[in-house]
Amino acid sequence: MISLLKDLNPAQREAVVNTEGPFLILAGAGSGKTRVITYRIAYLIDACGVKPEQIVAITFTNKAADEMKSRVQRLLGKRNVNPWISTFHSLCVHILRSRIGELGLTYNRNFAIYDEQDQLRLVKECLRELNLDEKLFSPRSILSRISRLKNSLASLEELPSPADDYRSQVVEQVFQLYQRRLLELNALDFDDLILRAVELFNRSASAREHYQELYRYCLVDEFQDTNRPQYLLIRHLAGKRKNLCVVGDEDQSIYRWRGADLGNILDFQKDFPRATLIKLEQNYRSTQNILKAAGAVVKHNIHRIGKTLWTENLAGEKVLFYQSLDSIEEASFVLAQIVSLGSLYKTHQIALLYRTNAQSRLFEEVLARQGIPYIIVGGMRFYERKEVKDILAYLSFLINPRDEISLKRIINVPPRGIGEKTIGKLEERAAQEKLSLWEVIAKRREGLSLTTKGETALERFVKLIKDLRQKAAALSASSLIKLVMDASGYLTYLKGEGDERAADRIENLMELINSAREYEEATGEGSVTSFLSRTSLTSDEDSYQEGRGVVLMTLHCAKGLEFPVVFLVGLEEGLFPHIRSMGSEEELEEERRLCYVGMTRAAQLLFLSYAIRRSAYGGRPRTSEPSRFLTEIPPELLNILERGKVFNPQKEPSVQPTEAYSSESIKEFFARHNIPFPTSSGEGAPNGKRPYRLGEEVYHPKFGKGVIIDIEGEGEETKLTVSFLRVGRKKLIARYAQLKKVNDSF
DNA sequence: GTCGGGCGATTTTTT
DNA sequence: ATCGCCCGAC
Ligand SMILES: Nc1ncnc2c1ncn2[C@@H]1O[C@H](COP(=O)(O)OP(=O)(O)OP(=O)(O)O)[C@@H](O)[C@H]1O
Repeated sequence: MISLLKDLNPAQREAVVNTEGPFLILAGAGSGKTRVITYRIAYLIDACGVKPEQIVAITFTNKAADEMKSRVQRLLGKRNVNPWISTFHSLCVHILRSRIGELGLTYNRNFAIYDEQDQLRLVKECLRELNLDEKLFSPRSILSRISRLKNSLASLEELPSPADDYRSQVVEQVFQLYQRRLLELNALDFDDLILRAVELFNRSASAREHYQELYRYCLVDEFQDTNRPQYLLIRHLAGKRKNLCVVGDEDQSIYRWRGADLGNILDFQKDFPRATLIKLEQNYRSTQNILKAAGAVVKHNIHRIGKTLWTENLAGEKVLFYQSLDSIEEASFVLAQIVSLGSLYKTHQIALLYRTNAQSRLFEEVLARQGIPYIIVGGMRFYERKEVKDILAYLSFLINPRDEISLKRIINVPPRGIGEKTIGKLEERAAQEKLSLWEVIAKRREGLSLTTKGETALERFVKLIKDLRQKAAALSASSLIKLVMDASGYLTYLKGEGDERAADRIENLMELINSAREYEEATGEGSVTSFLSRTSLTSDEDSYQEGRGVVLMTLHCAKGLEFPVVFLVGLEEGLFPHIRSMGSEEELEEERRLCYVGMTRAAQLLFLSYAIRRSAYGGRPRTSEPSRFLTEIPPELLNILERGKVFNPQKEPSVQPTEAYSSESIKEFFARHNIPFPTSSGEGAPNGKRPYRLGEEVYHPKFGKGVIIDIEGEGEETKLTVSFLRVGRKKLIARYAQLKKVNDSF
C-alpha cells in the first residue's frame, strides 16, 4: 500500500489517503482523475480494511467500468476482490431488481427495460391513442422531449410545471400517458431506471438505509456529465456518512444534450459544504504539442471557468493534419498511415475517432481489405439487430406477460396470419374491457368476428406461448433462446428466405445463443431476466477485448480512454461541429468540448483529417469547409501533410517539419499492395498552360494553402473555388489570383 | 385480410 | 441500410 502511494503526486495522494468525507476533484484531461478513483478504491481495501462490497464506484460507460475493474484488480494483485463498479444504469437495475416492490406501485422484479426502439413504439402507440398525428408530432422528437423533461425532474412523483405553448402541452400529455403505460407494461425506460431508483430511496426508508449501510464509500467518475436524477441518487447513497468522492472536468462535459447538468458541481458544494476541493494540474498523458493544441481549441469557449494544465512530457510531434479531396482518400490516408506506423505501434495502440457512427463504414472496409485487425466499439449494436431483438422480445414477453410492446413485436413474427386488422380488434376489446392484450388473446377472443384463419393462428400462438412459458421457468437463457427460435418457427422462416442476408441473420442468432452461454458461464447466472438486463445495458457483445486491433469509435465513446496514436477524422463544418449542433452557442461549445476530449485522448501522435467532399448515405457528394476547430489550433502547432504522403515519425520533425514525411507516397503504397487508388476527376482549361485540376493543392500569398474544390469556365475565364485551410472557401479568378501549385504528388 | 415488393424519406452523440 | 407506406397478388 505504501507502494501504491508512490505512483501519485501530492495532490492525488491527498485525495486518496483522506478516505472519509466528501471530496470534489476538478481537473483537466489526463491529470489522473481516474487514477485517483482506482487508487482510492485499492487504498480503501488494502490500507483501511474496507470490505470490497462496501465500495461502489460509478462510471459513465460500460467500457470505463470494465477498464476500472481491471485497473483495480491489477493494483490489488491476483486477489479476487469485487467492489461494485458499474454504470449508473447497471447499479439501478441491480437495486431495482431486488427492491422495486417497495415503490408501492404495480412494478415487479421481472420488469422489462425498454431501449429506444421500444420507446418509440410506445410513443407511437400513445400518439395514436391520443389521436395525434405522427406527421405533425414526430415520435422521435416527442420522445427526446419526454426524455429531457424526465431528466430535468427531481422525481417522477413531481409533475412538470404546466407548459404554455401547444407543442409542450402535447409533449406533457404524451408524457403522462407514456409513463402510465410503462407502469401497466411493467417496463422501465433508461431514464426510469435512475428516476425509479431515486423514487425508491425517497419512499422506502428501509431500502435507503440498506444501501447506505452497504455502500459506505461512494465514488463517481465523469461527474460533470451527471444529470439531475443521477446526482440525487448519489446524494442518497452518500447518506449520512458522506464518504463521497466525485471527479470531473467541466471542459469534458459532452452529454448536456441528454440532460447532464454542470449545476451538479455547484450543488455538490452547497449540499456538502465541508467538501474538500482538489485540483490536479499536471497532465501525464499527452505531449506538450497535443496538450497545447487541445487547450487552444477549448479556450475558444466563452462559457468556461478555465484552468491550468501543464505537462513535463516532451514537446513531441506537432499535430498532424491531412486534407483530402474526399472521404475515400481520407480513408486511404488513414490506412496508409497506420501501415507505415506499423513498425512503431501495435494496432491496438491506435484509435480512430469520428463524430458519427456512420463514418466508420469506409474505414472498416479499407482496414478489412488490407487485413489490419480492428474492432468497432458501439455503433450498430448486436443486441439491437432486428433478428436478435425479435428473439429477445419473445424472451421478454415470456418473462413479463405485461410487456405488450414485445408481444406486438412478435405476435406476427414470423408471419403467421395475425395481421393488422385482427390485432386492431383485439386491442379494441382490451380497451373496452380494461384487460391486457394478452388476456384478450388468451381468454376473451370470442365474438370478435375474426376470420377462421386469424382464429386458428391465434389459437396456435396462444398454445405456443403457454407452452414456452411453462418450459421457460426451468431453462437457462441460452436454452430458452434456442427453444424459442425453433418452436416459434423463426429459424425455419429465415432458412426459407434463403438469401445471404438471411444467412447473416441466422449466424447472428447463433451468436446470440453463444453470448448467452458465455454470460452464464462467466457469471454463473442462469436466469433469463438477468441475461435480458445485460442485453439492455451493454451495447457490445464481448467484442471489446483489448489488444485486438485498431479501435474505431465515436468521440463520445472515447471519453476517459487513452491511446498512443489517435486519428480524429471528418473535421468538417457540418459534420464536426455537426450541423444539428450548430443551432446555438451552447451546442457549439459542447461540440468544441467534444473536440477537446478527442484530441486529449492522444498520448504521442495526433492526426487530424478532413475531406472536402463526402457523400452521405447514397446521396450526391457534398463539399464542405474545414472545421472551425482546425482554424482554432495555432498554425505553429500544426504539421500539414502533403496530399499523397504519409508522416514518418522516425525522422526528426521538429527541426525541419517539411522534410518529416516519408518519401513513400500513398499511391506507391497502394500500387504495392495492388489496391486500386481512388482517383479524382480531372477537369480544367485545355489551352496552353497546364490546367488546374480538381483536388489540386495550391498556395495563395494571402490565404495560404488550399485545395481546389470547383472549377468553372475555361482558359482566361477560369474561376476556381478554393478551400483554404485557414480562411475557408474562396472563389478566385485563375488569371488574377497569384496561385502557386504546391506539388503534384499523385 | 394478409403479405411482399417497390418507393421515398430519413439517421448525432449513449445508457 | 432500414422503416413506414401504398398497391397489387393471393
Ligand atoms: N501521478 C502520476 N504519475 C504518473 N502517471 C500518472 C499519474 N497520474 C496519472 N498518470 C497517468 O496519466 C494518464 C491519465 O490518467 P487518468 O486517465 O487517470 O486521467 P484522467 O484525469 O481521468 O483523464 P481524462 O479526464 O482525460 O479521462 C494515465 O495514463 C495515468 O496512468
